[in-house]
Amino acid sequence: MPNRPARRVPEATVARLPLYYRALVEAADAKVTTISSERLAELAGVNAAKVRKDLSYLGSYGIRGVGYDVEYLLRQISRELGLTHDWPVVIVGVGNLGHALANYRGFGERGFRIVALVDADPAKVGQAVGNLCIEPLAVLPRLVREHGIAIGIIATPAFAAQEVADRLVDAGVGSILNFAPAVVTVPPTVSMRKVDLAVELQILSFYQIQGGGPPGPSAAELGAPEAPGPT
Amino acid sequence: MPNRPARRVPEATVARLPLYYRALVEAADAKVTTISSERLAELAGVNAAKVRKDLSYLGSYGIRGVGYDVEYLLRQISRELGLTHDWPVVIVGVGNLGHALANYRGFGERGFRIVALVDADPAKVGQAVGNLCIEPLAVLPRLVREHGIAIGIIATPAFAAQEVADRLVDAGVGSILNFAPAVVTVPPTVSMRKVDLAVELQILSFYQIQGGGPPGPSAAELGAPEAPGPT
DNA sequence: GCATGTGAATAGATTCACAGCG
DNA sequence: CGCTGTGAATCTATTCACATGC
Repeated sequence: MPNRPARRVPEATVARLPLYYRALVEAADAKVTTISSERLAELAGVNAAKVRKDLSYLGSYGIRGVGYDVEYLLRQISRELGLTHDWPVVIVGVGNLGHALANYRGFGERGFRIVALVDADPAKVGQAVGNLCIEPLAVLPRLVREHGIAIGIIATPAFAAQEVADRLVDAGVGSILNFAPAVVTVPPTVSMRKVDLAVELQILSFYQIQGGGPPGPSAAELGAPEAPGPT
Repeated sequence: MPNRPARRVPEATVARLPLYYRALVEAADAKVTTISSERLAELAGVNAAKVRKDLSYLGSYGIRGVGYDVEYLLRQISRELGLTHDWPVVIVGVGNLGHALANYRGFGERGFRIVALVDADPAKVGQAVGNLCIEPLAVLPRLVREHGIAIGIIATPAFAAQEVADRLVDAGVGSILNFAPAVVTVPPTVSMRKVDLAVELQILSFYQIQGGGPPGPSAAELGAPEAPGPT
């Protein structure tokens, strides 16, 4: 244990750690053993100063005059992000989106495994999706307990989202990813992130009208060589 | 035309306009004619000071001592977000996710209409999804021209994302929503937003480990009565 | 009187630029 | 000598608090 993991990692930094993680996995796959903040920045699509600042919140994991050891840094970031754990996930709401999420490869790859599907619609309960069977909302507490589920995904229509969130929280889930286009509130002990597809399009629509894209060096500076080999 | 639309709307504000829009639609549906910044804040899941500051960037659309006229404010925000236009959208990559997005209601509701589906896989070309037929990548320029497409959605695997983005840009698309877990760069004239599902889960995983959620009044203050009527 | 609109204060994030060290 | 790590400077966003005007 070479270095204290620093006091508090800023939110913006946390949101970028997964990008560094992905970039480092690519680098490791390409047999790169050492990487500079500049190269890592290119691969992650940010700038080098940010990379160094961000990594400095985790500890002094680099070697001056050289760069970062890819494998070592990867381990540190994995640990920080909790990717050494396995994270069983439940999806609530198996409509279009829930269905796609259930089949989505790319979760499993990083330790997130969909272990249960839940839907309030009695007509859907019992149906199989992939190798899972849709369960009724009522058994949520048991599912959470038995599988040790800590993360729930809400993929219901908007009107059901708050109720589902409440049930997830009651069942003991500590993190929620909400795809429903609704304001959902949870106790401060629970973390929640929102993904709203219509909101994203509306933001694009705004900039489309205003001409040009959002402010800042949206590409230019980042416009460096893309990651090599197949991902 | 009562008021100059103010100089430059901050990025963070732009990202919240869709929330106000949604909240105002709900209020209008509930026959509310006038709304205070405080109530609007509740419905949108933010705080009142932010609402007032944000709206002030658009102009002085409120009435002191009273609040905002719901219909009027709704029109102003719609105009600002370009929701008075119709936005034809193309989805590139019709796998699990692309398929779900193609069928997703909730886009169409706000003027975003999927008018074309494109996939590089010859085996998929020709297949019908909903009332659309999957087209080959080669015809992208024609599709963009004929439908007046300004927004493209990338739902391909990571390795194809940059190439698809380049083709979208070449074809004349001005905005891109990228679901592929890859760094993609576009010219500064094009706006792009990313949605990465694995990244979201990794962020949640971080906070799950750290105990408690992210800093700030993640709920408490926002924990006000949820929107009433069915959404 | 009361809720907006906004300058001023604060907090947070990004960038700069260079000291420090391998 | 080169690249990290980091204080200081800058920029952006949020929050406060109150003058303003209906």
